Amino acid sequence: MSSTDGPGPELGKRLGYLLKHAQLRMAALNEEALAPYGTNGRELAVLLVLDGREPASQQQAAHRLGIDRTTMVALLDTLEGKGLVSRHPHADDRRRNVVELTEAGQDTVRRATKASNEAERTFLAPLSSQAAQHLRDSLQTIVIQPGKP
Amino acid sequence: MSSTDGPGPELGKRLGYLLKHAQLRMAALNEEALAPYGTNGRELAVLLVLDGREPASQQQAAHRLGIDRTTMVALLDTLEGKGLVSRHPHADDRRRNVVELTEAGQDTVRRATKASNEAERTFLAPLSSQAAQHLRDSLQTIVIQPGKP
DNA sequence: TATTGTTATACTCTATAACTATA
DNA sequence: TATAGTTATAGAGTATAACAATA
Repeated sequence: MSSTDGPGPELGKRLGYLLKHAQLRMAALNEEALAPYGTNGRELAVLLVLDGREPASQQQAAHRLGIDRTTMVALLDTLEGKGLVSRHPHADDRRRNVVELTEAGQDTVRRATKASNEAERTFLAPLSSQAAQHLRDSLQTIVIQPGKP
Repeated sequence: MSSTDGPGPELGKRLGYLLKHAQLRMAALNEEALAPYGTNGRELAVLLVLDGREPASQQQAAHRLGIDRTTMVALLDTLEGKGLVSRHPHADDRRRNVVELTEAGQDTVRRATKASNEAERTFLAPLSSQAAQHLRDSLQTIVIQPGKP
């Protein structure tokens, strides 16, 4: 169309712009892929953080996810309402809630992860498989150890 | 520390998680780098979209940036209040506002871009320069042509 | 006193709907 | 009628402060 399309040569090279819009696109693809399972990327993240590890308290789960414990409350309210997670008081410390996946939760994780893998494939489609792997690796390198020695 | 740190082996490989947290980190670094110039990454994006091209209407600028025209209003209110952009009615179509960088705006773009470049260098520090270039290229490939043929 | 979960509240970013002035 | 800018409003997503129960 016209010359007013796109971010232009300056902005289109800023990492801030690229990361934001890449994230928006991935989130939209996940949203679409996970809708049939009644969930979304944010909830899947919570389920994944609880999956395959020793049961966690709400605060531990929030910390793993990098969100505040007050934010976790509403997230778990929703997931518990859907029957995907269970909360019950810790035996030794009754201030804590032990949070676990239910069987339905484990099933949802399995199927939603598959759907999300497909969304990731769509996202990465414009890249060679080598470039896609490099992108994954580089993001992991940057995100997993954020400068804290 | 304890085994409750980090996203865990499942979540830590999801592109959604990696992109979101990479974006958060880049945004935080930009925030820090641009604060001395009284601006931030969001405002710099607007300035960059107006810089070095023919003057645009608010709607054109919003479109280039991928945001709604109603969102652009408050953004430009702030930038105009800081004296970085000017608005004046288009000669031929008085419904439109022609938006341009002021001299102060151009100066801010120059200096803020330098500071943001430094923030990008910090962000990319854990990568080899080759890997950093690949990351840039791949993100650009994915973001710039989002599947619309 | 300190910590866990919770609630109330607020702030940021964004969009949709409706208004106005122009076309 | 249609479009550009504006305003009012609402909905995510997030955090901070304060409270109850428990340690």
